[in-house]
Amino acid sequence: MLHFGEHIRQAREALQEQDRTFSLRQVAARVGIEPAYLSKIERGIFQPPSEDVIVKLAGVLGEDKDVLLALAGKLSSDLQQIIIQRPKLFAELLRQLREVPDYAILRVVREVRDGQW
Amino acid sequence: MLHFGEHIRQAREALQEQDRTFSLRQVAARVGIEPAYLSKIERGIFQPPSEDVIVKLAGVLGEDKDVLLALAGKLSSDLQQIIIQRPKLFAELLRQLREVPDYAILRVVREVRDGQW
DNA sequence: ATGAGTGTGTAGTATTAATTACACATGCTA
DNA sequence: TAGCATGTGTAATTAATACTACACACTCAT
Repeated sequence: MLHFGEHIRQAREALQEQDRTFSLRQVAARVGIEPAYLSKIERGIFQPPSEDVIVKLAGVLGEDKDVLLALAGKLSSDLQQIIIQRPKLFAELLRQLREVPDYAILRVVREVRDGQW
Repeated sequence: MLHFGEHIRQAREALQEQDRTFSLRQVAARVGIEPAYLSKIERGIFQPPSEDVIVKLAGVLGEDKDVLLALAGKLSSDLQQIIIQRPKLFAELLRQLREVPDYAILRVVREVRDGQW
């Protein structure tokens, strides 16, 4: 798997091919960081940035923020809060789901969404 | 709800009544921190300590580490890793479970544990 | 009444995370 | 060919986080 910076660079360059405003400098400006900083992030010279910056990047690049945060080794603080509200419950659930295959978890997601409770 | 420090103090003092070795100083020694530091944590003068220290405290005091971390506003990094492995899947699941009552989540826990998959 | 153990005040430090500022060389484009 | 935009190198700074060190006053058992 690509590391965070490589992923950002690929996403940005893909967009840049269609729309010149996705230059490193302009994206950095929209996100509110220095171009030199983004440059080093994309090349993996610097650590991935803060959650806040990652979320803005996701917005600008049209990427999924949870996936981007995960590539950075981070977990969005709103998800953290959900667990922290009921730590015992969610800790047990998550440790249990650790080895459960995707399709089985998706089934739970659907059941909950369709409100069979 | 009590804040982190108050909770620690209550737990420690309860143990101290039965066993004098649960003095602030001795607990601090077992955990590997300075007594003055623990003192300030218990009184809420300092922020809750690092995850590492909280986990050791939980061990020494016989408390649930996830609950203690939650009181500190933190989420254990092993739980974070579980989510980060499959961010889209777990992000959706958690946001969906946000408003689901405890008993319904417990049902899922049991179903998974009993292996009806 | 002294020595060991108790909790706490003041002050300062170490480490890491997260970034900025500025200058430079290259390339497009009007 | 002048000007503007591009990406990048070097160096430094800011801002939290997570503590330590040491001294002091009090209590309690011997």
